[in-house]
Amino acid sequence: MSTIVKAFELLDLFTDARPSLGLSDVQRLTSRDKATVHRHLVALEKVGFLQQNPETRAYCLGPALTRLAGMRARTVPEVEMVRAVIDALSRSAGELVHVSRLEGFDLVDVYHAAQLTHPVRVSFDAYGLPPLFATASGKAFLAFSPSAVVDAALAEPRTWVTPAGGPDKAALQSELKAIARLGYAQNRDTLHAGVSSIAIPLFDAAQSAFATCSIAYPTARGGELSERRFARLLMDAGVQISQALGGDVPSDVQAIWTTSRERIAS
Amino acid sequence: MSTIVKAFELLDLFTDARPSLGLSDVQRLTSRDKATVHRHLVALEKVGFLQQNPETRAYCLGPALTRLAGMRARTVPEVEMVRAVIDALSRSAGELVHVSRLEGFDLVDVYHAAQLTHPVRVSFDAYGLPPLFATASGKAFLAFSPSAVVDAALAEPRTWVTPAGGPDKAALQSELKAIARLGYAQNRDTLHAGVSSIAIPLFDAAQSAFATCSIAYPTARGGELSERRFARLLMDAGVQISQALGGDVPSDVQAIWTTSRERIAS
DNA sequence: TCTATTGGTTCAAATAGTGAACCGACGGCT
DNA sequence: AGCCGTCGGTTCACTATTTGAACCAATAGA
Repeated sequence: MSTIVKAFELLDLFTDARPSLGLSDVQRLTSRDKATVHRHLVALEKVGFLQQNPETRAYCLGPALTRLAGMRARTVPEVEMVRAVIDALSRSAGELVHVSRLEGFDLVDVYHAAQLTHPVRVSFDAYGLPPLFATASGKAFLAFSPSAVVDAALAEPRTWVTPAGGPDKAALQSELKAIARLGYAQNRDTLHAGVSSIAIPLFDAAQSAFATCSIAYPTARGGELSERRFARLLMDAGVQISQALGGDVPSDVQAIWTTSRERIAS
Repeated sequence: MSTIVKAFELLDLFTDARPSLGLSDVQRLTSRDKATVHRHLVALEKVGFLQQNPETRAYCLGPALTRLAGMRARTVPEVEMVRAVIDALSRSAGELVHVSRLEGFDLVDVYHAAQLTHPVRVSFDAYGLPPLFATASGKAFLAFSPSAVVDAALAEPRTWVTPAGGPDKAALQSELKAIARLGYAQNRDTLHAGVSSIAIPLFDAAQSAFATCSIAYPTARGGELSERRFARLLMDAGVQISQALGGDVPSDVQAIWTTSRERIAS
């Protein structure tokens, strides 16, 4: 194993639970030799990835991380940030995966990845944006937003007619509650006949929902099993994507996702 | 030199000017062997410090940086404490704001926040730390430190040549006196042409200066009015930040800041 | 005082890093 | 076609860096 990877593993030891670690702590956690650990720590401190408290001699994450993350936020386009994980997600699911972010009251495409494995695929039309309450992504977003946002979205003068007619406020409210409990939203033939999708919200640094990730698939290829799998894949990736975009998933949502995944797995 | 340092030096090549680099680019910039560079890049990608675009095969800064920086912001107590107030300060000023603390005779970055509101921004280079007498922060620190500290700092064998030449002890002494009267320090194109900054000292529990807070901005965007505003913003935040770091501003300094703010307001 | 921690250092032995040469692919030019 | 330069990436013998048992000095508790 390269020493780079070994050194990086040390950084991963610094978590919310234990933000600062002494030499012996790290030695125990890695079960590597103390001398090795020490040199790694010193090197990491030298490059600013760690910083040592001169009094306690304990190490914690260093300023270079803040600096480089800022550089990344400025220079790496959003698309690049999500591309890798979305591509992987699309490969696992074998279906179309989108990431969209909220602009005004629209969810606009940031990146999407499709697989060619199936002859029948859901194709993506970037135009004619439907209102938030008509898509799985929109509902996933609304379900994890403050009620003021939901009210504002419903007050939007956009007209849209789904096969089931316009939005029914009461029904929508209860659906959003259900989504918030479940951790993900689902649409089945709601917007276009034959097309279904499952979506989760993504969260920014302020832990507010600001974007969504969804898997779209032909309803015919859905079925209980596939849909549970898609939901699990999305909730697996949710934290990763949010973090790649510089955000953070609130712990209560993480808890919902964890229990939801377990329920699916069983 | 340890391979850890070598590898992490690669990360520093990714700047605003060139956010993504190919293997050959990195090879040229480092003048290391291509095989070495390649293995380093692959290792860094493996741990998420870089990510590679599968089409162009170019590398850019990776998601692990964002993740770890978030962890640092949450868990490193010092950072957590100043983060909120610095973010607000950066938003009000619309410029880069740093908090640095003294380590030995260097001011090292604790936290910094930049705004994206201006296309031209002062970007921050954490390495190649200049000596105390060359920066606004350093002068703010020295001006509020006992003369013994000033003498020790000047006795440091560090050489540094500003556009104006090396330090002139007599001139520096009188400048520090002026800063102590004014409450804040200012640099205009001293260290880098086109870059100015304004700084105040921060005080620890013993009411000694131990850190600094500064606003850096393109000189072109300075001007009498902006600079007065920046100084006022800093002096407004000075007590708050010192207290957030567990310190306390001496009452005489508080008095200086109060009168200085009033003079600016009028 | 004795013992068990802590962070940190030393040096021979072993492992991991190095780099010149090489590969296939791509793109521009004649 | 054919040639040339450059691209990203790989190979493998050589060697320098990393490794870890043993060792310090300092601190804390029994």
